[in-house]
Amino acid sequence: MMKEPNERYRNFFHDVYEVVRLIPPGRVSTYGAIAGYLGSRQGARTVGWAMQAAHALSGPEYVPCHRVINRLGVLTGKQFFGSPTAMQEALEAEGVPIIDDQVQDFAQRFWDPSTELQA
DNA sequence: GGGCTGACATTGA
DNA sequence: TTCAATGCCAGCC
Repeated sequence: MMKEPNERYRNFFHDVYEVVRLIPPGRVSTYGAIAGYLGSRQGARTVGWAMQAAHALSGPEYVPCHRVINRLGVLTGKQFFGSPTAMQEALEAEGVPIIDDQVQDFAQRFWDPSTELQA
């Protein structure tokens, strides 16, 4: 189609980065939470794709994609990091205990933008 | 230009 | 209750 880039779809991708960057250390969020915050509950899949793109970013554009996991608290995207344990160690370094690629006390560590940002 | 895939989630049967 | 199908947006073939 090559239609003119609507602000909407550009905003979605960009907003994902903004929200993920707002995730405080020691906390984790989910694809669905971010997608829902952006207005698309089932758009979680796109959020995961955004993470993949965010993985390539660095410096000021860096996005802590290791803090974004699925709603089950499982590090599904750990394989996309340099090492299969890089994501786990990154979270543990922030004080998030992980056992068997699973975040412990996930409900307690969960960071919901719709709630924390009160938006 | 059109269609398939993908770090998920929700809904329907 | 569990399994299967659908939806989302962007990138790649």
